[in-house]
Amino acid sequence: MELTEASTEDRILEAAMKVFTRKGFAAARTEEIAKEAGINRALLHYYYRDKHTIFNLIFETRFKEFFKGLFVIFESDNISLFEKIERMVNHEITTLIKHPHLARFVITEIAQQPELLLEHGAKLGINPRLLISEFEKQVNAEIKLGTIRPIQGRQLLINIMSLCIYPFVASPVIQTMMSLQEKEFYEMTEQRKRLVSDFIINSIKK
Amino acid sequence: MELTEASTEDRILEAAMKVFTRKGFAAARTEEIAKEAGINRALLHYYYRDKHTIFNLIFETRFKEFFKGLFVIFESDNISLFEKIERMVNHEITTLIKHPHLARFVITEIAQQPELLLEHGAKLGINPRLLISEFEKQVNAEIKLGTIRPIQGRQLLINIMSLCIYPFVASPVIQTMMSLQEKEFYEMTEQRKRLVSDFIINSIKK
DNA sequence: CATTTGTTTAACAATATTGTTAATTCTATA
DNA sequence: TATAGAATTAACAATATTGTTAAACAAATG
Repeated sequence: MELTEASTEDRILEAAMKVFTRKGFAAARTEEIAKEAGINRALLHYYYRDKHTIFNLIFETRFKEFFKGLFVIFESDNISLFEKIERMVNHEITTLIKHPHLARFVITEIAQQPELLLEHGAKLGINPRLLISEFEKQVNAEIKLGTIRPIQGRQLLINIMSLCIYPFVASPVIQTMMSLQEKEFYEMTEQRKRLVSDFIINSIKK
Repeated sequence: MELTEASTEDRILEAAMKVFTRKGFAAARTEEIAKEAGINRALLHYYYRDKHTIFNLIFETRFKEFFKGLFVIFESDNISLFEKIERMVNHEITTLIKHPHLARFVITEIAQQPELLLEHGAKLGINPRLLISEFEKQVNAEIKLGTIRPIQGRQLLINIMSLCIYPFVASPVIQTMMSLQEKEFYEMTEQRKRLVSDFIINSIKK
């Protein structure tokens, strides 16, 4: 039984995904995308108007992957703070293991074209501020109960994200400095699913 | 008493510092650097051979700033682990408040040209692996003494770096999502000098 | 003040990158 | 199998970006 090979149109998208994600918009060359897809550069303009058109498709996909990861957790209501943190961490690290360049790509592109965040953010159908303030309420409630040490919700949130995301953003630096092969780096991040949860909970639990 | 205005040569470097740091090599335009320096683009080639020449000067400076921050702490021997962590965190966040784009610039450029890390790393005169293994020894000693919970030194190190560096790398995302003005973001990071130290130490202390 | 030296620019040249067109090949199907 | 339509390419055109040159200008120096 044969695998139906991907259409040219899709192969271009896949290739663009790879090249844009590892190089960013400015450094990506349409020539490289074409080569990666095994086609002529002209064909790329045949299916998609221009570089920007493809980039927007790619960015939209990546953008959703990245932020869905952040938000999917908040949706689940009636869950204890600790449980929520564990799920968040697990979900986030799992996503980033699958797409190791995702975070760096999204962040650096937004840094260069901040309007991307507002444009694509609107389509997301989610209000970050609302979610954040919900989270803050839950944190404050736990503090009042005396189950956790005092901390601002937003700072806790930043800590969680930092611990999950940074290792992937800085992976080229970390891998070199710690002499980690691809596989060792993977194992190290795999470990972090538990380690980071524990680290955070140990820190805030009274 | 007048301020001696900077020489053209220096103005070009300053301008290049700004433009390269916020855009990265690929997206930076020599035209923009020239404009920022208030000169003609040709003059930029008069003082510096080409775009790469200037970039290398800038990158070297930024690279040192970034890694010096990481290493300066390790040098201080005979200091308790907790003390060391506090100094590391304080030094790192202080540096990044001064140069908010530093980390993102260095990391993304290394991600695109990994050879930069080895080239410039050699000039640094420091052996990261040695420093890291020293740190691991100290962590293991504390674990054996029972003063801290068990954790791999390298994972602890990654946690420390993550908590310090990530907020700056992701600042455009964080600022927008949390609706923070420049000043509020600054205050938030300023708070983190203490908050992060405490967060880490609370987490590992038995 | 004539001359030399270094600074600056405008105009040009070269290269790199993107985008378009017209001709060719392939595929389905009448 | 002739043909319409889509897929593909080579060649070309346009644009963007970088790099060079020769000439103008300014400052120092004899």
